[in-house]
Amino acid sequence: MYKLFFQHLNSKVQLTEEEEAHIKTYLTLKKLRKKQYLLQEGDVCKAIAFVEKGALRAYSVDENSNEHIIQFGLEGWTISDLYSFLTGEPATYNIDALEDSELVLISKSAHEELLQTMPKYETFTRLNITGAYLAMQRRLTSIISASVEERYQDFIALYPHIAQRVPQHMIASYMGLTPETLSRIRKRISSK
Amino acid sequence: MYKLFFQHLNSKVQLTEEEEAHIKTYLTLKKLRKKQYLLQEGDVCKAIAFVEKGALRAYSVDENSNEHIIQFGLEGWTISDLYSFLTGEPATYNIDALEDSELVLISKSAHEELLQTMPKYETFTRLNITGAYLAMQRRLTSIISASVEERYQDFIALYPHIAQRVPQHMIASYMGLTPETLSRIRKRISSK
DNA sequence: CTAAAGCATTGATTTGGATCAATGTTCTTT
DNA sequence: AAAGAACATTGATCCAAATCAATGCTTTAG
Repeated sequence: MYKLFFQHLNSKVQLTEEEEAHIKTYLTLKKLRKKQYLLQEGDVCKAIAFVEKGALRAYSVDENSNEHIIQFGLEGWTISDLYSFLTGEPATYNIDALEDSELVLISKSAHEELLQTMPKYETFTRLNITGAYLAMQRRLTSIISASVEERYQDFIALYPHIAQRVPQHMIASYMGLTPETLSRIRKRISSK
Repeated sequence: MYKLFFQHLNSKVQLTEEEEAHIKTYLTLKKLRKKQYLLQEGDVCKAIAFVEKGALRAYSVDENSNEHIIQFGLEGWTISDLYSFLTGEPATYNIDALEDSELVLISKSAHEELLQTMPKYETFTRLNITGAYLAMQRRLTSIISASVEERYQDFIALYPHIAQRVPQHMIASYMGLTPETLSRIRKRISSK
């Protein structure tokens, strides 16, 4: 339990045993069965979730009730509706489990207290959000400037483990495409 | 000079006079004439730029030499190729001035030293990148799920000052559209 | 073990935005 | 103030992806 979480933490800021133990008192565990929600649109996002095991997705639903996947969260990733978490506004995203999953939750108050009292936690948070920012910028750049075919190839190259575990129509959704289009893209690629 | 920069800094983390003075020793000023480059693709991004005055853009150029605007930077915003800045890899973006501009530059070594020695600077950095992350997530969500028409209306509502100062074809580029398409969208909207 | 649900593929058609091209308009620069 | 450059608009055509629809395949639940 918490193993992966602390592995990550330690890879960014070296912690003593005591520090680990101290942080641990702020964390809670949560198991989620496949298809269960971690967060529903309209609710306030009460915690940031670190994925110890399993896979989740964050998605929004538009007026035609099409789902649009904003983010996947596999082992080692963090998932939340950060805007809702930070502001207390109702969430605009849904988050649910694509597989049975185990999460490490950090509540708002835990997060704030750790930020205030543990410089290393703040550093960890800063590095985390920086990584997330860079990943999203890469995604945005490729949406704006690359062809759909390239984008799919890049996705596969960058996240092969996601492509293996997640149904294809969700990858289509993540890319902003219909499942039919992605199917045809794949065909086109494989016939080369 | 540095006025807006410290205003921003102070709005996020309250600084003493001494702290301000200390930080000031790490900063440099730079003026840029319209059309001048702050950064060219291939060079390493040596500094983060805070815009005191003026307007800049970061953009990438694809294989067909189409420009794609990644980000605008107006007064109070920070602009850089963050990936290049942090890793030392060659930049993939170009940054140039849309108007005569005044920048506050923070070099890599200054940034690192301030992070190490001034907790408040780290907090400022964390809050900044968090804000940038949230802004980009909003943009990405709207690209994936909204119609082009909505996206334009949202852009105008969110960044009216940009729309006023920047040529329309650059807004088209920022939205991933051709100038012709944006022109027609505007026509459609105004005829309602 | 079987029915049903979920998923991927393929085809036909439609559509929104790109591209190509021309014209008018508004800034810049001298 | 004039000339040129940069920019915006409009029209015609083309194309990539969406939509609508049907079929087979695979996973899941009872």
